[in-house]
Amino acid sequence: MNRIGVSIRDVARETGLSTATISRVVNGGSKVSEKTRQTVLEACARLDYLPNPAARALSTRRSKAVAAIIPTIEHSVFAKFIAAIERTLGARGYSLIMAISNADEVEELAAARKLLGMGADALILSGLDHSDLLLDMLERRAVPYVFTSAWDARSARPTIGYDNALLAERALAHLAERGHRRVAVVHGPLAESDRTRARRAGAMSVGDRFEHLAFFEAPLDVAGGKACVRAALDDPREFTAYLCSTDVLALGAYFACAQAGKRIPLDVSVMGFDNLDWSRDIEPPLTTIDLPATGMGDMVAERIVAYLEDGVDLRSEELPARIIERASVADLR
Amino acid sequence: MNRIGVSIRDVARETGLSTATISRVVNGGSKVSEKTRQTVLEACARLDYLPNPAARALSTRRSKAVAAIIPTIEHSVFAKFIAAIERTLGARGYSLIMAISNADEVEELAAARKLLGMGADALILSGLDHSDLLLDMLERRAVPYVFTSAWDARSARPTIGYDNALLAERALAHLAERGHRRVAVVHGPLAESDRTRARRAGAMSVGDRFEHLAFFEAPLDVAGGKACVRAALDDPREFTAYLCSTDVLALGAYFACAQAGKRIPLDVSVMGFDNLDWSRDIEPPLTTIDLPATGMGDMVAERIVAYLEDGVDLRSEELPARIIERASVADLR
DNA sequence: CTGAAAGCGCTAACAT
DNA sequence: ATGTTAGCGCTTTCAG
Repeated sequence: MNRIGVSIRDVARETGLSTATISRVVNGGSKVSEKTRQTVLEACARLDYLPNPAARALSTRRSKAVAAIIPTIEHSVFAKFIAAIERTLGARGYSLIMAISNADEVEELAAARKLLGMGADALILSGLDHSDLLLDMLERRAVPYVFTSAWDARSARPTIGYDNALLAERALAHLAERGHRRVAVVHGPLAESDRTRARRAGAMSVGDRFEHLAFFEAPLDVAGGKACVRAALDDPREFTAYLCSTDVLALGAYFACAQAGKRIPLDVSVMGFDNLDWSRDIEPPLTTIDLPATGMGDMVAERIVAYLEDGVDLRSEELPARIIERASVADLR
Repeated sequence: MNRIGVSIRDVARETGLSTATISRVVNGGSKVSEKTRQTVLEACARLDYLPNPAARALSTRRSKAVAAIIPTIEHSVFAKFIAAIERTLGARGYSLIMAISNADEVEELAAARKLLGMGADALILSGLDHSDLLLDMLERRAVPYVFTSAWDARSARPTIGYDNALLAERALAHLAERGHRRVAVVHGPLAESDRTRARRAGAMSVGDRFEHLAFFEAPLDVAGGKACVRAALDDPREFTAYLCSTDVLALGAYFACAQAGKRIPLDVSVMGFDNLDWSRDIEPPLTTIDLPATGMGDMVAERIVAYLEDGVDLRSEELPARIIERASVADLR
């Protein structure tokens, strides 16, 4: 019974029909005369009947819930991603069960266990690197899943996202083309994110285009970026540009510059990654890379539902991300 | 059956015990000899048995999932709130099902329907104002629920949060005490949030302490705050302080001032609401009101679980919120 | 301490 | 087009 105690049987009794017929109409059923359909719908409304999801799930082996595990929700990009997933899933009649892993493989595994234990029909994971136990579990239980926020053509697993290494490479190229020869890359904790590692690796691969290409690891927040850049501002290598692997870090860079009396982009250039809402509104507007957080969420949700409903194979997909040129990078040529 | 097809019956067969006994040990059961308990646990591990949540829910009428509907996840305060709920719920063996209402009563109602239709055991709502249909539904279905982000001693319903009106009043008092006589209150869309309305009402109630107390409504983002304050900067009333109902708006105010060449706090003072992470790191550090987003999430989750597990009545609770004095407000005395 | 058995509410063959 | 019926996997009396 549902909370107010009305079950499909009550509706059947009320209408003088069988439970099977009720079930048919409630499920957008086929093969029901328009007349009975109306009768049933009316009775459902009158009795305020709500199908019991557990019973339905038990019978169909489908919960219509998909689970997502993200490293954090307190970062705009993930918040947008999750919001998009929720919205698209909802439009398809699915719900989202969410868990936060704090970028920790062990927590991620525990979360996956819990979510699957809640009956999730599929799993959305962030990034490419996951504990073997998790991967084993997914295989053994044959759970549909997709990796996100990254794209790897060579992966045998479905990855929907962008090529972090390539993007970092492009960002650096953007700087190089504008005459920057000494640049500092400021990024978050490498241990916590394969996407950060990929960006760093991508940046490193084009190191030969620069006189100096330095890497700094900072806590992934405004304070982290600020402290890191403030220190780097005194570096004898005299960087002309700071590539921040996240807009939040870039905001920290802005405040570090303000404090040190350095003008952007006159004295130093700053470039971000994410294209957060405010990046266009700060002074000067930030040149950054637009990551398709919302589009990615929509696509992931769509693909998972397509798989669940129609068996459409889950496969990798690269999403477009492009540089948004604004005023924070000087042209030194 | 769960995904890999092992059910409680398989474990029973494997151990030569009955399903009842398996159920007992799996559920931290009582009345099982230590020996059988071990046998069972072993068999469970060996077979990789995971209880089917739907079957369990059908039998117990409990899903161990609680639902939360928030207006947006793309605002730090809500992100923190949700993160805390998820964490605390998880620690108690519960899961979070989330939906986003976009601050729309109709969407909220639809979301509630969906989440309850997914079998949520309880509902967490944001704010005090909700559609009558929603309220009716909660009553009729006897769904446990709590309103959050606000606290209202007079409400008959459980509200866990803070007194938004009082907080705005205090913020204004803070400004008044420092000699500000002409202040502008910049807030988000009134139509979307009863908390915004409460803050405005609270501010209005102490209008007589000021020579000018003006109210401006802006879109709730950096761009909104920036545009609004930029215009207000030219107001003939020459406000000496801007009280922003959100730190995000305050950040916009900072950029508006930067653009207009106004120095904070020398030329104008700015005060926020939220105490977001970066408010301490911006230049100058922002005076704001610390809202207990995380503590609120923890408490809400705890209380709901306490109700679900032990029947502890849900009741209202006021959480402490205090002014964080930093450098963005000048003392004019 | 353990087992048998009756559901929980719904869906999906299979009949009619 | 509609009805009958057998489960789905688990919990929970009630016996023993």
